[in-house]
Amino acid sequence: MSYVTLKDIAKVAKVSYSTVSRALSGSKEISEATRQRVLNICREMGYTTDFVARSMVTGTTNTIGLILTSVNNPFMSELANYVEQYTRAAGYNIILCSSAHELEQEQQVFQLLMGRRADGIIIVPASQGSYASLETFIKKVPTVFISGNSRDMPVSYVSVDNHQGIVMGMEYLISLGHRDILYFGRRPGSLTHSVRVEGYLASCGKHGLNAQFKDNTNNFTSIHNGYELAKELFSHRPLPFTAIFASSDTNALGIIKAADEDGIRVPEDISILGFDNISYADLPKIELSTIEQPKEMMAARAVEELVGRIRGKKGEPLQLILPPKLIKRKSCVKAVQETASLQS
Amino acid sequence: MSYVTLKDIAKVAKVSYSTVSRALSGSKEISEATRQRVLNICREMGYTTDFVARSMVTGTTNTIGLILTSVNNPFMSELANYVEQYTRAAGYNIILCSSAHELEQEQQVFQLLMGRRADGIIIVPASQGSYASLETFIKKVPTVFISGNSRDMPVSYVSVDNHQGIVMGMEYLISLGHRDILYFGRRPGSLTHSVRVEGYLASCGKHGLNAQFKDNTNNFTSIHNGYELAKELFSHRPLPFTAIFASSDTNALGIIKAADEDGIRVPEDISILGFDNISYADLPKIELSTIEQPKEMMAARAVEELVGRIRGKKGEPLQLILPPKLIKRKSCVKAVQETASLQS
DNA sequence: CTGAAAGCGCTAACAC
DNA sequence: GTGTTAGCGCTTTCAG
Repeated sequence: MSYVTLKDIAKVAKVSYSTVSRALSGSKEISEATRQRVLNICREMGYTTDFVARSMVTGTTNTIGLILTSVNNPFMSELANYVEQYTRAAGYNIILCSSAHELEQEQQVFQLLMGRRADGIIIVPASQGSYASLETFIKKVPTVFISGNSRDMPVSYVSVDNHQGIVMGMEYLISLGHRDILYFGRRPGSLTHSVRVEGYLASCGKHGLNAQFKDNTNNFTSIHNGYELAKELFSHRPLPFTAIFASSDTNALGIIKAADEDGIRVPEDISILGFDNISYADLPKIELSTIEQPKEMMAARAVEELVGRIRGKKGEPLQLILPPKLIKRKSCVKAVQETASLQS
Repeated sequence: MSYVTLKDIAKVAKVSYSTVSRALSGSKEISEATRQRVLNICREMGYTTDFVARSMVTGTTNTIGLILTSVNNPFMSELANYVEQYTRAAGYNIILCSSAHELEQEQQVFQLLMGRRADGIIIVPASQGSYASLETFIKKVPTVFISGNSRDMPVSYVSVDNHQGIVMGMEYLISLGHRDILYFGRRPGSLTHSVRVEGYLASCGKHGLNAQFKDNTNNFTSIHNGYELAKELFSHRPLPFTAIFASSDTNALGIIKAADEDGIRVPEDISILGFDNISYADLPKIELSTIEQPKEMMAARAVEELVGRIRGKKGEPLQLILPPKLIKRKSCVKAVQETASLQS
């Protein structure tokens, strides 16, 4: 049950254990003959390097902590998938943690990760307060934020241009003839979402549209809560809008489900535009039009920056805001005139 | 940048560092006064326990390795989510790895996890050969398999009754009047899948049905490969079946997409039954009928067994085969007589 | 090219 | 109650 150590094999090979260490590490200060002999014995005895012990002396663990607000959410798990890929390519393993959107748990897992001597941390912040709450820790270990929430903070982050994404979506909806567009899922406490709301308001202002909101009182987003919110929304007829801009694809999916149940046809009766472009959006019969967050690029750049910092890169933090992209599928169509006029 | 150690705070507190260790560990052999004093200093100086160092002496890491065949697959990520939840509840962190369905990579990550001194490993095997390939390692670290593939092997595993699941699905389809049922996605090399095929064949035999197959030549399953396979299948008309039993929900989703494109209506023209009950299956407009694998229960029992072994539990390995469940949604309906008779 | 020895930060057994 | 000390398995000088 217990592992074979350097000493064990040194004994068998009749060399000192520093020699064994050299054989293993590919050092040049050793003859090819002894190296082969030692390596063979290692194989025979089933030796595996004890990374815990190595970490003690090298002071590095080749481990990156990934803190998500939730693991059980398509956007997060897609992001996690990309982060895992890129970190692995760079020679790191991931320890996966969740903050459950709670500042306190976030702080706790951050400390845990520090205790485990993670070489660096990638974090999707739990809320607006995350930076302040973690500030002292962030100074001790390279950290990069994903997904905004860090305006004016001296940390590296990569996010998508949320303002621009919403404006893009609004322009599209407006070009389709919609003038009564409801913003679905406004969520106080999240910087990401306040930026999106700003974009919405700006578009409304520019085009002389009335702003309409359906607020999300939870501090997370899911199909289920989108569904429940939508049920409430649909209980008042006639509907005073021809299109819904959902603040996340999961919410959009919930809306579609509620609409199905309530006999509202998408897109014939109302158009729905999402945000995120999770893989669900591309499913047959769903075909959700949406604003894409470039998840792979976000993961790639975040990992690149983090690894750079770990390896000693100095200088200004990377503060990268990536452009979003409009993905046209089938959930948005030209506004139906009669519905629109219903409430004018 | 470097961390505060026990010694550092011992110096400040003017005590020996074993006293500090005692204060931290909640030992009783210390006066309340010094404990408080020490704890305060720890807080002020921002001390975090070095788990790497602790692991060196305790020989335990509170880490569990999770090896999946792929992270980018709904079934796997749902499973991962549950495993993460249950391990966290038991006080362990997860290191997430992928075998990419390759025996060689599987062996590699298994060894890596051993090197990191994971206290235990939960693995979804890459293929039939996994057990044999890992046998020597498995003796060194507590391991539990998820998702079959381990018949007659002296390892703990928890899986679903695949044979029973298929029989259940077939009975349902047959009760709906289908007699021409194609099994979609047969995949050689996977034990799970050969058990399912056995179930299919048994049902066909019992009811005097002709077996029809569409083989999956890849060693993985995805929406995309389901789609491509289905496109081939649909290129020969008329369709010699009224229902398709897909070996996975992802494949079923691909079939639906292809059907959509080719003007085949689901369920009016053909019924589709999936396997797994991934969360996608429950989406509005998709409403895929399927056989559920009890993922949460599988995760829970696997974690329970693993933690038991880690804590020294002896005795026979747990070999648990959970019952599947038929989930009726909207993708299967009564067979249309004319279509069925077309090829009789 | 190889061996001896120090020490990473901590826990735990042993003294006092 | 508190201090001293011996490792845990490894890497890395420093000698030879």
